[in-house]
Amino acid sequence: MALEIPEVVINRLPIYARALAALAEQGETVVSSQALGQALDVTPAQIRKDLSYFGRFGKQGRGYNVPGLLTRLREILGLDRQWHVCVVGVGRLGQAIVEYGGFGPQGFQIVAAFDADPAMVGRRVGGITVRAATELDGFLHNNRVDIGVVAVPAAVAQQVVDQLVKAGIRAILNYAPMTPHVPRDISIRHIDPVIAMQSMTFYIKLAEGGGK
Amino acid sequence: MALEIPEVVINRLPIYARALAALAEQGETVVSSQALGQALDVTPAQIRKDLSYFGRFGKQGRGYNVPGLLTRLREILGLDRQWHVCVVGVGRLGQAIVEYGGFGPQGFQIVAAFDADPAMVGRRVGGITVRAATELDGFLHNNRVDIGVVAVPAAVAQQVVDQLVKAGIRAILNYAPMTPHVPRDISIRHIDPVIAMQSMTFYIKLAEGGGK
DNA sequence: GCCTGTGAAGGATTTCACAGCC
DNA sequence: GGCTGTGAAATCCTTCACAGGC
Repeated sequence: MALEIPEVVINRLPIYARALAALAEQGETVVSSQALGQALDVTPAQIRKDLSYFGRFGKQGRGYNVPGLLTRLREILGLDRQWHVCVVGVGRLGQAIVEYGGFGPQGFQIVAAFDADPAMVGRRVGGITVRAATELDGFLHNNRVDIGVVAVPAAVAQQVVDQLVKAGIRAILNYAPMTPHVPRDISIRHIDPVIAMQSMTFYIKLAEGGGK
Repeated sequence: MALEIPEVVINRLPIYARALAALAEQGETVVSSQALGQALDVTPAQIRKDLSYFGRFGKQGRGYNVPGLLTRLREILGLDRQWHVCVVGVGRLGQAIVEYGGFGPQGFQIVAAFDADPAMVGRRVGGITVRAATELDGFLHNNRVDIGVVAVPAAVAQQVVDQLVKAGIRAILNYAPMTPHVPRDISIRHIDPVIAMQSMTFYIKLAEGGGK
């Protein structure tokens, strides 16, 4: 039943949840699909349709109860629990990820970090001790880890992904500049600022006058 | 004419270009839509259709010339030139961005960085000197800057975006955890690992057995 | 009067399937 | 035989528009 919800819809829910959290912080108790849509540059109909996949959360004539809808969205997305994350690759990028303070408050706890470089192993980064890449399999089998963050060079990203998948990880956040293969039942998202910029340049060019 | 090309298509071109660059590096001179699709988990038909918006680059019976198609894609996307980027916000995240070595080799040159914190101003980060946020307008008017990278707290991201847009920036890479408003003729892409994780948790939950 | 929830319509994107060429 | 380029079909997603409830 929940299986036929379009992935685009799921991808928008965290955005809605974030906006609702901001409204809740400002003390707003009620919001219409119109108002929420205005804040997010999304049509009100889209918000209503998206939410309708999960139930009837609004009140005609009034709109949605802000804390109520926020709670429901967090339940739907599973944001009401703690998730265990491991980071593979503790180079410059991996270090920045481990030290970034934005995951913990959102329920994503970094429980381990791995690196193949012996010089990194044993160092403490952002409060955790870097483990050897060889310990990855063992760790994953002995500890619950929900999401693997891949921050290794492109050349070894596929083998790291394979290792994570084989160990039973169901979700991967990929920072490596390549597109790894994953089985269809594994979620993967890509964080790639260069790729993002490379599509914007097309439009800058276009605006500059189509040609050169 | 180029105006009706779907944005989804444009967003895929950098992925194709990256895969072609990898093939070229391995010395491959020819690739079929089938082989490229296999490497990228994309259907061959989609690749052919996407490319057909821009011309006829392949040869029946053989496929596409790897360096030739790569060159054409780079031209189409504007990756054959240098782009000037400025970074606003040089906190932890902004520093990591400025120090990240992955932009330069792809033609994205970071030409300036700004921060509102007087303690940051004047420091050198990744080879450039941090400027005061108050200098942003002046700098943008006296120098060509193509892309603005926003790495400030959510609370001030909208005003930074407004400032960039008013100064004539046409493309924004947003790292702030909120959705800023931009006029329709401005490109914006969001880099948000938390949001990415928050949609994957839905599917992890689902796989664990729907309920919980 | 205002706003939700939702079938139905419309639009966009993907996939099919095949003619044409190497 | 293999593969592209592409209309047509199929699918997916968004928007419309309105009945129904507050």
